[in-house]
Amino acid sequence: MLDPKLIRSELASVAEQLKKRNFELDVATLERLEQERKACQIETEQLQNERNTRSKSIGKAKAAGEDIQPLLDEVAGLGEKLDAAKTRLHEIQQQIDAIMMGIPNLLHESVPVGRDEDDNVEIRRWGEPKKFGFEVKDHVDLGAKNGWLDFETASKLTGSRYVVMRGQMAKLHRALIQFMLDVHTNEHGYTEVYVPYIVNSDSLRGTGQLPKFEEDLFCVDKEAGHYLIPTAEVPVTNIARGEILEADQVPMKLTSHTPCFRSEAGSYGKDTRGMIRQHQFDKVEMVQLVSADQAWDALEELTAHAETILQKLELPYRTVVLCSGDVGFSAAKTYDLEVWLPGQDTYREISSCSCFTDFQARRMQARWRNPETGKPELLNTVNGSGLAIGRTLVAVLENYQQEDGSVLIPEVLKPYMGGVEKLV
RNA sequence: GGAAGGGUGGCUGAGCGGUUGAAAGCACCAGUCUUGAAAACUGGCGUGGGUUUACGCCCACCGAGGGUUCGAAUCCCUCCUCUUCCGCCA
Repeated sequence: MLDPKLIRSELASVAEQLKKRNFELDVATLERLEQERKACQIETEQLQNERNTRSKSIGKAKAAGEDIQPLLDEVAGLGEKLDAAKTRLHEIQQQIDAIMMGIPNLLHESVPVGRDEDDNVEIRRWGEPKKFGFEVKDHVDLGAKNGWLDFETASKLTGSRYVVMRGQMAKLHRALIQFMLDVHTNEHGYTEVYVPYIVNSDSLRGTGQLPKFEEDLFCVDKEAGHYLIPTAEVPVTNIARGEILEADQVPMKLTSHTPCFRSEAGSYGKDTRGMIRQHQFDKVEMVQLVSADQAWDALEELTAHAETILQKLELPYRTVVLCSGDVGFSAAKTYDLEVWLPGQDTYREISSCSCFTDFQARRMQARWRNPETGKPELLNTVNGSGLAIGRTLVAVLENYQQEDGSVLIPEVLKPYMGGVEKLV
């Protein structure tokens, strides 16, 4: 959520900035509602003040043993007026809130202006796509061997867009998770957390998935408002919801491995082959809760942490800054890391690192106490995948494939594979 | 799943339906004292919102949401949550 004060005082400028992300802010409606709100709120508070004052005097009179009936007669009708005003104020406020909750974050000035993903800008590239002296296979063909990746069985068990992994492939998948968590905790200063995979709607509102993007989620209990997490970002970031962190806890750097569940509504026909787009996938996530002046450095740092994983795995990738039309709802700036997939002869997203400024924190009321002022201030939130496990597995298979269909194990993963050097 | 008891400011912890945003203690900040520190003493010290150039004034908040009342932290209802005991169980 944006700062309501900013919306009031800089409405035109905010609307102008939002145009960059193809978002039309209904300025006229907001202005009208804001005017009504102001008038109504003043009226309501005046009535409340009157009621409080009179009630107090009734209390005094009663304590003094006076007859309070005349005073009671005076307040007759006040309650009704107050109730009416309150109801109206509440309605107006709800309309404003509904609009406010649907407004995306403001973009950082460095975000390039563009329409869609085609206008994203590559800012750096690491590693050289390997030249294979044979016809490369994609991960689906490679995974067919030994039932390593079994999509047919998964669709029997559940449906499309799920996978069963077997034997060394399942182990490699687990090795990637262990490896990434170890790097982030041992070398990057993150604290590992284990979190629930089901969250309530308050948490989803906090990070911005609700109310706008409910169709992307799996709901497990409509009545309780419980959903499967689409990313660890939701439970991990919401750890700070409603909290005031002490200065020595900031920045708070957390990492977590979780499965992620996405309904992928509206992506029919997209990436239907293989593991690129699944309803369930695993991810190691990094989250940083920082002060406002640390936010942009934190985004660079966290992005570098994700890149480190790719470098250690020796997977070629490029870093892309998303253009204004492609940045997600809650983010102010996003870097995507795209890994080279020989099977597709292209770079594919494997990590997304974003700075949300105070957008999520305001929704969550996640704050820290600034010792300089002694006052609570909104945190800034930064997060990114470090990395998506399924896609990393795909990248390892395709990049490390041999002509005979076997797959070499990247050097850094060997300790996690119990001495196995090659999947055969 | 059954039974009982709790949820109050950064923490601990009082609170009869009425001048209680809320005692007290701790912590914290400032000052006095001291060579310095500690102790002691004095004062300050919640959050959100509205309004104002500003000083300030006003409103809301005692787990959440309803209700009763002129007036609710205090009474009633629903829900959430925590603790303890019993049962069941990976």
